Amino acid sequence: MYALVDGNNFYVSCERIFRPSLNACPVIVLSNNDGCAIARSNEAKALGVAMGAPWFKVQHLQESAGLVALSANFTLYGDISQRMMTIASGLGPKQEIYSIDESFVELRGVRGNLIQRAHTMRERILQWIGVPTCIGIGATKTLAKLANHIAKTAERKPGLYPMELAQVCNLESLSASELKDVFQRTDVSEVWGVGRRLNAQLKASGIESVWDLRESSTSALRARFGVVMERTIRELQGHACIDLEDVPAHKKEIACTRSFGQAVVSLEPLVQAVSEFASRAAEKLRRQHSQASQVLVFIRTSPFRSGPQYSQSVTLPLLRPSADTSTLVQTAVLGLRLIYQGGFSFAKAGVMLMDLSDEGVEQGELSLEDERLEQAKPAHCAQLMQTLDRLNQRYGRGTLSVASSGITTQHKIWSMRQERLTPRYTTAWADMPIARA
DNA sequence: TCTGGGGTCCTAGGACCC
DNA sequence: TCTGGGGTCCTAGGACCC
Repeated sequence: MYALVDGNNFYVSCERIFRPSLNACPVIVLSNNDGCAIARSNEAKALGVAMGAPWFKVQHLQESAGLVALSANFTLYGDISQRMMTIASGLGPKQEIYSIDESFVELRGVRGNLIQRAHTMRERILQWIGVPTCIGIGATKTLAKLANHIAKTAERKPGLYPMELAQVCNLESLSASELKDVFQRTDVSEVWGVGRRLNAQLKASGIESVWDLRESSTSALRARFGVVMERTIRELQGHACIDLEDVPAHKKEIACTRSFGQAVVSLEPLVQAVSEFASRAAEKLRRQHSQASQVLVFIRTSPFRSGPQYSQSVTLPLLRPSADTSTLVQTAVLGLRLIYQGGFSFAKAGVMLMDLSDEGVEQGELSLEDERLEQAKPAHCAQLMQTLDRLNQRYGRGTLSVASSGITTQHKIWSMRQERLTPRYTTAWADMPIARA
């Protein structure tokens, strides 16, 4: 048995803690550069503001409907999330923090009335933190997610589900006929793992509701859609196939990417941006005590704008795994120089660290020549990085950074090895649509 | 004028090997 | 002219999540 505890309209709820006057207003929180809506209050949803809606398309609702738009404050949301998660963990023996606003809690061995306990937990989070939540309970994680959706929707759209399922919904407490009724009223697209594409294909095969999917032939759907779909159906039937991950796994890749507030038309600001991205990614890398073996850098124009399009990336292998900011920044900037072409208006860039391994794990032998170059590197690099992280943590991001243009030992290594720095692979595409929920 | 920023997993197909 | 079969590894691309 699992519970899913989920903050309602999380970013909006966080903002409302400090601005209670926003409580009955339609409110949205906007992404970086105030680009698009990434959280919506129920009132904003009722106005028809879609998830990911570009601000300039819904801006008119400011005047006509009193829509309030706020710039995101991710540091604040992260802090509130931590407090919420700590309280939610009291619901059962194990917790998996699934996203900034959701956690699964295993309920094995929990005695008493689960619905009552869940209601108590909701009230506690509301009182202590100020964030409204909904809790779904089911035999599997997929069912707990679904129960959570029902708990939210019963509250937001009265009449669709029995009112007693609002805020807390335990599917295990329903009779077979009640369960069938609830599943028949729920669109198949609400199932965890059914996205836009699968939804369309399922609908085309006559599978409309959660009930339809649950009653489908597992083998036939596996043959057509693969093993992920099979797991989803089994989970809907109450057979747990997806375990709780209470120990967060190390990231397998670490990225830092941004859209620019204004189009960038020259190399220099891109160098600045890419240096910053690589440096932030390096901090994340060290936080999980990993090293990267490859650095990917990409730049692209905006697919939403007319005019010449350009999108290019390059992946550069490192001499050996590294978590050193100067190494990573210089490699990223080198990659940028390899793929940069003038004459375009760039809208976005990013750096990804890939092929990660645990800190301190040596991989393979270096050639004599490489060994000689490696020895030129100062031994205090790791210490330097620790100090860098501590200072930035204490005095704020960007207090201290590594200049990408400085001539350092590592830079000399790259220069000497330039002829061996051919990009291993590059990808290019044109007019790729932005994936959106 | 203005359209987010992260991640994961699975599969197909090519390269290569014996 | 005839040209196997099976295994592994790697990568790109598609689909999903919040």
